[in-house]
Amino acid sequence: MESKTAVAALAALAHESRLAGYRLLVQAGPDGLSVGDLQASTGIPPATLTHHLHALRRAGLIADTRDGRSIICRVDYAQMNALLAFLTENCCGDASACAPRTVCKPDRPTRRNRP
Amino acid sequence: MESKTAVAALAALAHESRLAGYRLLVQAGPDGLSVGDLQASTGIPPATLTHHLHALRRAGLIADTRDGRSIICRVDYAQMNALLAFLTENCCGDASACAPRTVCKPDRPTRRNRP
DNA sequence: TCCATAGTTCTAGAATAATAGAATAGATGG
DNA sequence: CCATCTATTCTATTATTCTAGAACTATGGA
Repeated sequence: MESKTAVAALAALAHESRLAGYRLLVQAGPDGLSVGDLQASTGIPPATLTHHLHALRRAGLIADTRDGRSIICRVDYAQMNALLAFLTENCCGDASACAPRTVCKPDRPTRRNRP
Repeated sequence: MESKTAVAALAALAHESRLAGYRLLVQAGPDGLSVGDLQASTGIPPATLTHHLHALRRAGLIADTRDGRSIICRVDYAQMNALLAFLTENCCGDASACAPRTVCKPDRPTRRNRP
């Protein structure tokens, strides 16, 4: 991962609302959540939520697909792992002693929720 | 870890200069680096570097101790691990399947560099 | 076609963060 | 105790991000 990508990802996460939304998506797993679900969970006004989701998208942390009237957001787990790996890269001068390479390898989305 | 602590830590890392400095410290391990070392590596003017280091300190990501005229900065590995754990907490709805609890357990600082 | 639902874009004022020069403080050696 | 080295604080300017109302677009059902 490039430094600029990591900065963008960290900046995207460095906000109470966005971090909360991202964590909900991480916990939701590969099926993701709709924008409406996120709005219901967080109580953020639609325009503000869109603004925040856009920041997460630009950073490559989440991706979304339309499902009828809803838009389903999902975490990009590869990007999540890459970010964690970047932070801990060569930790203590010896990569093998510290951080693992992969944190999460989620299953495919269920058929119901696949794009 | 509390959400506000995580946001503060992420915000502190969400900057090219600070991220670079933090990663240098992560790789330096428990012995840390002096402010002067960091300045030499990054080329950032002193006042600006202090400003950035202060952000990392406030966020609890690094701590420092004076050693003669120098100030030695070290990563707080517990905080680093807590942040990574917070991001991946209950990942995919099942903590045990995904993220590990601890990433790095560094040795104590060498005697030479201990406070 | 008409309506309700789900999200986005536009906009602009308010708040926060970044940058770095100059002055300052703290430690050590001569 | 003075010069020097190391780093911080003060300050002001510039730049970026946040917030959310209002208007708009897209989808699907009646």
